[in-house]
Amino acid sequence: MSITSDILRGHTEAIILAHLLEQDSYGYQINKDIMKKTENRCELKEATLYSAFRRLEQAGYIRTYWGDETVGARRRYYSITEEGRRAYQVYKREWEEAKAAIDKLLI
Amino acid sequence: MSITSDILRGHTEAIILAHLLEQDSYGYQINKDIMKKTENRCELKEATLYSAFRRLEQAGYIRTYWGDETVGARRRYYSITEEGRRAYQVYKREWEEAKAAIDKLLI
DNA sequence: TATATATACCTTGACAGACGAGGTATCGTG
DNA sequence: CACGATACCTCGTCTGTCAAGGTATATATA
Repeated sequence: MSITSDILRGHTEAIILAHLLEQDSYGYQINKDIMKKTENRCELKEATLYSAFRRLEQAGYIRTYWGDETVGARRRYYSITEEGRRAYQVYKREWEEAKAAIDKLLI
Repeated sequence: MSITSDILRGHTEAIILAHLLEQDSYGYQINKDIMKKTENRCELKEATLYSAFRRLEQAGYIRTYWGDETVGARRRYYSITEEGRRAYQVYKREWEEAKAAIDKLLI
């Protein structure tokens, strides 16, 4: 069973930031990683991913640069900023709170 | 800190059904209960609540009837159906899976 | 050589759920 | 009689998701 987008909604940015905390990465790879980590239960669709990248960049939470691949398709890498790290901590705490609240409500 | 609507999004129906599992209730009361249970962290706005009621009723998960209050404002009560109980179990399992998945993704 | 698949990026427009802002009516209290 | 609490409701807007479409490169296969 896969997780519906409405449940995932609101967590995309946190999920992306979490990945970039570990290491710089690029869209296609991030997408793959998410599916792998969750055994194909979560899939952020490409369009969703890219619109999240735009928001994160506009907010100053990530920076981007082009990879220097000499072969294969070019890659646009993303790296998390200091502001992004702080934002992640907020996202993370929000998630913990939401989790506790929903757990209380769903008996 | 209150929980953003995007995080709650997708759980409204499950939260309502969970309440109706305990006992029949009406909009205003359900709203109050949710805030109380979560120490004012979650608040489903009225418009949100009522649109969720419509969806749940259309899906056959709840039934409604008017209370027989002789004093005070009339109340529209909601009760969960058998189908609603089954749907709740699905929502609940989805939540458990989503929780596990997001916990894996947010380090 | 042609074609398919995987990698890698991107945009547009539509959809659906949340909610702000507005409305109605009843009752108790100062 | 004004006001706050209780109780219901609708309309229109906003925002994140995603289906559907596009581009280009490299490799394997027929």
